[in-house]
Amino acid sequence: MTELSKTYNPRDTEDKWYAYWMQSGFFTSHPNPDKEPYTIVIPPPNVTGVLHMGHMLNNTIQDVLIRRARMQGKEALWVPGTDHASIATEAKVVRMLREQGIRKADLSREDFLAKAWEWKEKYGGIILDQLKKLGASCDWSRTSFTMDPAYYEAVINVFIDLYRKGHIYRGLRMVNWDCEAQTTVSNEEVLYAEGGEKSILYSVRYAIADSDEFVVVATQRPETIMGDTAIAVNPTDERYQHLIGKMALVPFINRPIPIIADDYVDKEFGTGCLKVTPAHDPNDYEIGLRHHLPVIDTINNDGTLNERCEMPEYVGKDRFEVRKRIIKQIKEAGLLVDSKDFVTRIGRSERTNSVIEPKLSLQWFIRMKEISQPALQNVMNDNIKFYPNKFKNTYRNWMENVRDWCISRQLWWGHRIPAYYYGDSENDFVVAGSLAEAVALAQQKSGNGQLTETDLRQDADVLDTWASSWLWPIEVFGGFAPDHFGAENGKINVATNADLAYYYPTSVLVTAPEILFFWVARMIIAGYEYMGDLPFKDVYLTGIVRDKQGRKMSKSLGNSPDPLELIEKYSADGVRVGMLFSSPAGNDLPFDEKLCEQGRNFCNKIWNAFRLTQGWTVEDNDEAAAANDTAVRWFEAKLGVALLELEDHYAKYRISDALQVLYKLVWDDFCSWYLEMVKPSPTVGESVIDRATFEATIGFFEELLKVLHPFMPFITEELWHAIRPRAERDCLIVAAYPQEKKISAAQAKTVAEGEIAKEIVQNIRNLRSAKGISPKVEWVLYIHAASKPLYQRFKPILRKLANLSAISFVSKPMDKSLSFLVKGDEFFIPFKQTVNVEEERAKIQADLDYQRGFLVGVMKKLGNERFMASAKADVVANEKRKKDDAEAKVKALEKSLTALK
RNA sequence: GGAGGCUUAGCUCAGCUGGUUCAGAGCAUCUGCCUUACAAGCAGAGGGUCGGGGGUUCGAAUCCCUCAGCCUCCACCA
Repeated sequence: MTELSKTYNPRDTEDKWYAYWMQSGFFTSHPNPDKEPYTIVIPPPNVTGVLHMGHMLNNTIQDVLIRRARMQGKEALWVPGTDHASIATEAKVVRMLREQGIRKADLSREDFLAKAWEWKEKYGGIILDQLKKLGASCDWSRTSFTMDPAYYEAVINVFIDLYRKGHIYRGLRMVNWDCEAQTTVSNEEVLYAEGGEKSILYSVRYAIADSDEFVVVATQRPETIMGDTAIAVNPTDERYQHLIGKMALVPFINRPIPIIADDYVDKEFGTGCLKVTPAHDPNDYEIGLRHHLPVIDTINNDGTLNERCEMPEYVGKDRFEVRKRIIKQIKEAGLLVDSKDFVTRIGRSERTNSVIEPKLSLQWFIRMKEISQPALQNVMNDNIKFYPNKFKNTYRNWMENVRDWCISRQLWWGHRIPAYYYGDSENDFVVAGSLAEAVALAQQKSGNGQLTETDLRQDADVLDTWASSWLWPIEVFGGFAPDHFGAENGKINVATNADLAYYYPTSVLVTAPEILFFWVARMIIAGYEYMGDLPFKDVYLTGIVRDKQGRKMSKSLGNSPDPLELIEKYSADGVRVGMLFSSPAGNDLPFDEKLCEQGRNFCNKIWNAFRLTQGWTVEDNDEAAAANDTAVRWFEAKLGVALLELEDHYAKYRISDALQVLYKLVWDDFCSWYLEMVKPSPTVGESVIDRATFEATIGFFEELLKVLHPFMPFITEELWHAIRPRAERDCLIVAAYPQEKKISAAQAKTVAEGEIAKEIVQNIRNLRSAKGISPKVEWVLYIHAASKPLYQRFKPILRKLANLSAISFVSKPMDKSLSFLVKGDEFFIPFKQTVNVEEERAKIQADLDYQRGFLVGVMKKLGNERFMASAKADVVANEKRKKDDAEAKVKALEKSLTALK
């Protein structure tokens, strides 16, 4: 063997093994009736996205789960892909075009889409290549995209199906309008500045018709005055009782509007009079519906005022421009009563940062109440489990108050709504899968047999991105292909799709809680609607990756490290381990590069343990084997215990805890204890180890590599091949995962004995440290114990680890020595240097005091009738054991104290 | 306004139905070590009245009430 570097070098290893795995087809999966499927569909990142820390965390967890399942002999499939992300992608393409001096408005829809596709082909999916660096073992041959032709068709077919079932309707709704992007944006895409934004609250006087009276209303948006169709007051407001039913006049245009009473009005706010502008405020719209008010829409899609404002000088002017001018005009007319600074929440578009206008428009909606029922029930009854469970409540709260889902977006990049208009009336449309079909339907609906293709206009809008990604767990398996999609009953014909029948429902979904509603809930809804079954059994919700100051990592803050640089610096395995060190499910992950450093150090630790074993010369030696036997059996038991803990953590998706178990098992139990127990003494010349111990050690190492592999795929695969010659396809990635076994009584005893041995060693090391004696100085240990076998068994280990030249038993306590107590047995080390008697006595006295106090507490409990009566038997038995232990210790300490006199 | 959650060592967090050394882990800190696998390391040590107060109980970090602080989601503030 050539000289091994002192540290693990990931550079060559990572690319080498990733390529080998790919080439060997270890990532690909096909339905296999002999194996249990284990399926994960990736939460598809935006096709334009680049890898950020959230992806790292998320995908590392998925890779851990999928690699473990694969090793457990399951048919493991991790389906990768990307989301077309209509808003984000369109915004990016628009910006790119603008940089080239091209305006979207100057392009036809077809030309724009051509550019968008071109861009997608060139830059899209970079993120998937980045995932490979992380080690993600996805079946890349199944990479899906939400706008693949078949997927596109699936989305359209589902729209048609839902429409025909009556779940989709077209309705007038107040939507968030982005005047700059000229699109509606969902509530989720509207951002509010922290602490609100500064604005001015104007108090404006409205005259009362046919009287000298007037009312004063408070408004932040005087530019909407011309759209007012009422003034509302609280019905219980005594100040305005006499005005209810009268007419007020809109300033300047003098349109009479009624003064109405509505509970919505807050008497305390402003003047208690609310101007009602149904076209430009959601609450006003609601009031308008209640009072049958007309709706006067005075603002164009681009944010300028239109002729309905009845003030020609403002037509075509931007709303903010108008605000300034009309306030001036109001002031000049003496109608301004007051204006004061006011902090309010102003919504801004996530994409363009322009102020969102509430706007009435005809949109497409999915009626949610009915189709979401199974999704609610099956989470509440735990058919689908959330990890952590606390999100169940949040989910219920949302689902019980679910609102209809506005699925139309005024964009081009996406799935175009398959509705065709043939007339000017609101109802002159049909929904169809093709233009030809639309013509036929339109002829039928209109009764006009002369209608042709050129008479039809397809809806210009596309669907909300989530209205495609909610089909992800079904459509990545081609679930909605026309021949599998039974339109009659709306359920998919599983029998004709082997993939779907085998892989669906998937095993677990790993995603961020932020999209619990947008995506997770809707996938569940679609799952029950189309498969009649849940899309996944478990939902693991990760935390949000934050920086050290607790801020969310974001591109705009620039506080997110570049994951690829981290990988470069700390290795993929190091970063994976670092990410998982501190990320319990559902808890935020306060990210610190130190964690990656720790991950890297862990790699080195493993690497060096390997180096140690490589330096050994193996020879047959029964005597040495016998001496090492205790150590081997101890670690074997320890490994068994750890495997049980590991499985328990996995079962509960406590991935961090699972990693912690392995970290400690490897670093402490294997390296610090086991290897130190068995490693040849540092004598001159070769390090010779007996064959039995060597084989056992390599065997342990292999077991450790297996359980570590899901977390650290690269270094473990490298060592798997370095530690023993392997056949061509004998790779760790497909090696059989260790099966956890029950711990036998003998093993439990061995572990307990090991703890005692460790305690003895630690006591001795502590004494050396306290006395300033080098570990190199050999000591002699005398043991005063009732039972000797344990110490006989551990003799070689104790000698080696505590550097003892001899161990003997004595029949009575020794004086003039250092002493300590473990489980009631006494240990003595003759110490030539003057022992500070006072110091020793004080130490023993302190220990004695503690033990006596402890004993008093235990006795109190045991003497308490009510405790004895109500406590469980094992608790009582335990207390008795504690009493015996403490009594023995007290006795021994008392003796030592006397001996010191 | 509605819902949910959190508060345990300097930091990040475990602590399952109240009762084994239950007051823990990792990191950080301190002390001593270039010991032949590893200084990206080894050995050892210190550190918390479990947010405050009250209650239930033989017994509370754990259950209940209350106060304070923090966080998330939903709705929404003319």
